[in-house]
Amino acid sequence: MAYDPRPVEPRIYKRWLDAGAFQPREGAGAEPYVIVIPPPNVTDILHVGHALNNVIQDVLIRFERMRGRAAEWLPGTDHAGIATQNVVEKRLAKDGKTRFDLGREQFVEEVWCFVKKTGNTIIEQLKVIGSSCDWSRLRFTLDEDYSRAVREVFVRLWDEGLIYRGHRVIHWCPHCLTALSDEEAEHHETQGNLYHIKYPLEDGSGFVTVATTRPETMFGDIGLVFNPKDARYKKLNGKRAKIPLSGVAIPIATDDAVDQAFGTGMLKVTPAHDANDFDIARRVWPQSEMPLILTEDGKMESGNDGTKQHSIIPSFHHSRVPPDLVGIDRFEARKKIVKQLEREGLLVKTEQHHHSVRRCYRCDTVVEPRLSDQWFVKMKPLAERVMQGYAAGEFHIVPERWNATFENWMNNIRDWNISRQLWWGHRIPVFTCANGHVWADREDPEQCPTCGAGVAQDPDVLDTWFSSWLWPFATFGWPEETPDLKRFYPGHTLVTGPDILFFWVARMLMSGYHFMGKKPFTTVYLHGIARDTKHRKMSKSLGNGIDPLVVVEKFGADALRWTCVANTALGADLQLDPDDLETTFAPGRNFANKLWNIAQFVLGQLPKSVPAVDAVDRRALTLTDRWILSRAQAVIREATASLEQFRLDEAAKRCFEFVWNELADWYVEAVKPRLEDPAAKAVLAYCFDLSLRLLHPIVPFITEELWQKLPGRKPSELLVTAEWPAPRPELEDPRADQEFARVKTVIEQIRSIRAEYRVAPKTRLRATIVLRGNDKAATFDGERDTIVRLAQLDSLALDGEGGGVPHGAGAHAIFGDGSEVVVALEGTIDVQQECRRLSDELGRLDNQLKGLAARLTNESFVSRAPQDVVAKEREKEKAWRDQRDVLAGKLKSLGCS
RNA sequence: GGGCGAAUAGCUCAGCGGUUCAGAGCGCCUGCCUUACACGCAGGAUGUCGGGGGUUCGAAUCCCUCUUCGCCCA
Repeated sequence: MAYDPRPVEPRIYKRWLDAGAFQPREGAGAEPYVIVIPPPNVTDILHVGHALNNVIQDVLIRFERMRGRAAEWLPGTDHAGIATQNVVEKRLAKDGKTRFDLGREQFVEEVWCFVKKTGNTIIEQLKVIGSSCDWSRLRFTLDEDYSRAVREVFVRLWDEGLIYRGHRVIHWCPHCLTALSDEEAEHHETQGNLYHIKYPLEDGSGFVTVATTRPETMFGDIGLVFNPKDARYKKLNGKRAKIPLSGVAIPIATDDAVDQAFGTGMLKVTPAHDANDFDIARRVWPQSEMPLILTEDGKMESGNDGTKQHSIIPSFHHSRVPPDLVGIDRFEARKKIVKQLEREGLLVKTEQHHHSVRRCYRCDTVVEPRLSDQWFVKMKPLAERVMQGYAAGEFHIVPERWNATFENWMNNIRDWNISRQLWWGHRIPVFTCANGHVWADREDPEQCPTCGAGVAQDPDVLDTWFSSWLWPFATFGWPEETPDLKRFYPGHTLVTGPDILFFWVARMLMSGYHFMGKKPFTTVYLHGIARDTKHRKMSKSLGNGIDPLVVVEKFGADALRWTCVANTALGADLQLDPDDLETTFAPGRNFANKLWNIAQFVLGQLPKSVPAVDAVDRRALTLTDRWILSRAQAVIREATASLEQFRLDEAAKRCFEFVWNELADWYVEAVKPRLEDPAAKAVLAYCFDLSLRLLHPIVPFITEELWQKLPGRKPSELLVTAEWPAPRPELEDPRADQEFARVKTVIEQIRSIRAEYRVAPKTRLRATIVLRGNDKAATFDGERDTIVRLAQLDSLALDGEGGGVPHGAGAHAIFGDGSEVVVALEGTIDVQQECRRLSDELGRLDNQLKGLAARLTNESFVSRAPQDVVAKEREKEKAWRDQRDVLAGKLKSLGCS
């Protein structure tokens, strides 16, 4: 019967919840270990990226919980201003309504309604994959307490002069109708066109050609500039040119920033729709107006100069956009304009041009640079404090290769546009009165504190990241000095993808240092990104995602977790095939099944009570027992070390190897005839218990299920809170490791010979071991039964027994230092084949010896390589030579030539 | 244009100065329903470790360079 995770997993999860196992241990002895979850959006549904992120966190938190720490994994969700508002607007659109039909108040109520109904979807899904979050401390960024923290932070920054009103070109999403920060406007490489356009000179003396990728912005041009060093245009300086199609005359001037090599070297300056041009305009024509020629939703129309947001009536004094283009979408307009230019003979040429276009990270719309007034945070002082802590090693990033990216961003920090022209979010607590007083307020004021006049609040809301950057302390009650805050700040490990290193991680560091005076966490663990077989990021829009819940249904949460952990080396991307779930997730399922079956066997053998392994008389232990106990110590050491270094894949693979290749393939097979031996039972129980403990963080469900069935379990005991195994140095046994390795080799060699000579599986053979080198008869004598059984022998003779080296036909295998196993194969053996086999082996040895000899006769190797390396090579040479001699003798005695 | 990273078995990836270290999983080949497991057992095959140059007694492993790909930032 194969293991079926479906009935097991929900039952086990409920048991953990009922036991309160995910809440941090109380008591003075328990040192806290804190992870705060990267809060998913309230609109999110679980995808593989979330699964990967949360499984890693869960492995770490379960590991530290078992190590006795007061493990606090704080969960929660993020209100996700743009995303959530978009979702609700889409729902309204189905009824043919817009948010403006409802009005702000009613719309926000509608969003709340939606969030209350569906906002915890992802939280419930996190439970399905086994996340052991402290659900009693679930937070939401729009919670009342949390909102107070956001407001407190805003007011403090305001008071410190770190928030200011900026009049500049920002990234504007014409679909979401809001400003975006630099980080939210993502670069996308695009194949576009570079249009070379003739601007007629006003004096009729000719034309000047300008190259642009965005011809539709030309109506917003306020001038043309060229580099003062550019001889080609010298005589044009001070002249005026006319904007094609509109005929508006604009000046020509020079500016150092112009790249002579780009396009024609003559640059059109559109200050309201290009950040670069804005800077040039301020230098060259500081008094000039900066006309906007696009509406907020990206249509051609002259508006104001950007100082007023959300203007209902454009207040611009004259229209720069020709009437036939007014109201047309910017990309349509581009096509139309190009056609018109062509018709008028003003289009010189169109070149293909590869460049980077910014798109909205929420809706993928091409972002429009747009002059407007927004609230900004001065980032430099915040970043500097972080970099002090960074230089002092107070926190670090793993893997280290992200350091350079992090440093680069922090050292070239740009101010943060925190206003969003949305309705869903934390309303900006800036107030103005009729007399022009402006202030930030912790409370909603009735009247102006300065003059008593009526007040109005800024209509905009804050960037969602302006609330999530407070996550490591606002979730614990800041600005109140709560017991939680004292206990759980600073936290320890922050686990997330590199895609939000700037959005979130860097800013949490800033807020942590600034408001708490301390780093928010010690380690930033940046894991990879889930990609498909074409290396594309998995996403809903590409339709290449894998639904983790489908995986759970088909393979089990443990299998999903196994794939997430075992397939992603530190910081490496996780590549999954959405078209072949079997290949992707079967290994985890198969491993769970293996565990299950080992348990069927082990549990079937063990009585109700099994002695502890340290209560067993050491003299009662066989070589195999001592070997597996020693291997067990190794796996404890290695798996623990790997987890401590965040090498989760190594830990997983090492445990896999122990369970499958050491415990199941060898120990369980070897111990079968000894199942009545109490020592064997003790060893078996110890090793299996230990395997379940070590694997629990990675595959928690099946390990808990099986652990419950182990003898001696009290009903209240849970693996989730059980102790992490500690190595027992007294069980380390290097000699047993070596000797059992010898026994294994004998068995493997005999099996190999059987396969080569196609001996039927049922046929039992006789074999003899001839001892040479360092091998001791006792090694094999003690495990004679094991060898006989696992190699399907009839009998095994040791050196000297039955008259020494056997005569007659047989197959031979020679070991490292010359010992030999001979398998009697009268009637089956083909001398020719045996000769071939042995001389192949001899050839291989000779080659290796040749290499060794070359090294050892190399004067510079002997003199310059470390002595122990040289000594080791010498020993090796001796052993191989012995082996070679035996082989050669064997070939001779067989009459091979 | 600047920075980072990746190129290793048919596929997905480990390994990142010492030679039984050329590995794992999947796939493939050959036997097996050996009373825990065919989601399994046993035995196999497979790679000039992207190209070129250099450092070193010794290089998948360090340095340079080229090619291809990916990401981040201008």
